[in-house]
Amino acid sequence: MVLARRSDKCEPHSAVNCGSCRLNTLCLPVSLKMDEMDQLDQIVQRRKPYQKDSSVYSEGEAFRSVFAVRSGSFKASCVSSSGEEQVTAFFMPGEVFGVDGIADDRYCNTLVALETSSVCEIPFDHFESLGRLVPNLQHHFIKLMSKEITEDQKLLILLGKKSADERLAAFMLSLSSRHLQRGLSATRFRLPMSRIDIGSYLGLTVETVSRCIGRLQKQGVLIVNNKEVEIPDLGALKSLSL
Amino acid sequence: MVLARRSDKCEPHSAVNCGSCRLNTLCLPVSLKMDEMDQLDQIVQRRKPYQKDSSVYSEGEAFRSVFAVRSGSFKASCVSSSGEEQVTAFFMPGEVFGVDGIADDRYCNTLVALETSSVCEIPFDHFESLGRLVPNLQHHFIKLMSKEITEDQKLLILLGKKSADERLAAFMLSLSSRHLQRGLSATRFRLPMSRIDIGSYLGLTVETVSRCIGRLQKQGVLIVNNKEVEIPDLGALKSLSL
DNA sequence: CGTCAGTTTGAGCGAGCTCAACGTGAGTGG
DNA sequence: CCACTCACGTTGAGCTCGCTCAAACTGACG
Repeated sequence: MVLARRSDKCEPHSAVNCGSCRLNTLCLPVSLKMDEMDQLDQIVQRRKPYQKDSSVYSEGEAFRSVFAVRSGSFKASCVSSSGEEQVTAFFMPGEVFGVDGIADDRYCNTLVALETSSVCEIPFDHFESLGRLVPNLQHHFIKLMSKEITEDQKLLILLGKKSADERLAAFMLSLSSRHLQRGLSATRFRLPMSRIDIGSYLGLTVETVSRCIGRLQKQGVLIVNNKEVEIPDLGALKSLSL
Repeated sequence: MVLARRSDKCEPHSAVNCGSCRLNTLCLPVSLKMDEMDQLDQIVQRRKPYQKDSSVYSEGEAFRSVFAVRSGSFKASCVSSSGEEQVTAFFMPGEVFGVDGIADDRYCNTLVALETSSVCEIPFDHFESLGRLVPNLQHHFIKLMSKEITEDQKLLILLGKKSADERLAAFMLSLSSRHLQRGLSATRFRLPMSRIDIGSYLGLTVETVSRCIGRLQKQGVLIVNNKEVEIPDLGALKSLSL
């Protein structure tokens, strides 16, 4: 299905509305009816892509919108009062970021594209009004926030209790399952982020990340070539992640 | 002001409705109008207190309600797949817990009273319908969830980047500011949780927690006697927490 | 072909863990 | 009222995992 372009997008064949978007079973439109999706479409702004290392918003900036990843990937990070960067999340297509900004009307993370990436911007005031009219949408948005909370809590356990190898194994599994959700291979994918970012996210140094990868590779549960990852035995990796 | 009792509560002089509750500037009713508060009151269930160590709900149980702490305190914890308990949060009066259950319709934490404590239970389906009628309420609920996300992220930085002493200092400061919010002393309070719980929450062993307390005490930024804490110099503690 | 950021590898060190012993205080039963 | 218990908390000694620092390697890009 080829649809007329409506804005300044660049991705060939990408959807111009939620109804035809490949990601609409993952993203905000989950379980919306056709007419409800159309209403959502009215307020969604499809923006031109972000280049690698460019930021969607910065920590402290006034909150205005939440964003859904259309293509590419992003990292969320904040700087601690002592000045070091902590990566708090990675976002892949179909996932939503920006909700951290709602609490006190300013974003508390900086969101940076890890590669050329595009998003759908959803101005929050419009979205909130629409939520009142479309209970389904409201409900799923709340679910989505709740999901972010449970994800963060998983990460808390990871950082609080697990060894470096376990952290890395869990990280790879998380990426794997998110690829699977999008209908891609769960056992072969590309890491869009640097080892530094992985380290920051997992509370480890770059060197440790590198050594862990080496160790897991020797154990035969991971084949890593630069940014390319293959998981020969998902079960083995799962048992390592505890 | 003494009001007639409506249910099986036990706390003397405690509020029987949101309008007269001391905590209504912290809790869900923030910025609701009188009539809106009354509507909220209709669905709030004030339950009899929980004894120390009794649980409000357990990990995996079907989600039904969110809860506001009326008095006492609670800890949230989950067990990792390897079987160890990780404490993910503490909840004090005026704070709301249970939102983690929304994501997949079951709670992913176990909530246990740290002392004799009481809650207001808010059945979620009623609450969600009410939210549609009272945009203020909806908005503040979403804010509250967003706040939980930002809190979790602070904890992530703590666990990912900070030393044991910094973690403990930050923990004490968090308790201090939450006391202050309730109009209590920011510099003298009681720890309702055990050292084991503190350790689990901060990703440290009991021994390390104990040694850190000792160290901070020697430095004169903390005076701890069993469960009683005094902070002689908030500024000094802040600079230690980085 | 040089440069430079990102990554890997090596060697040594130290913060926090483990294990073990001891102290403390709230409850319990004689 | 005291002795006993038992969970909780503190203290000490040694070890280990992951950090730090330093050097070599890789690959993308001018």
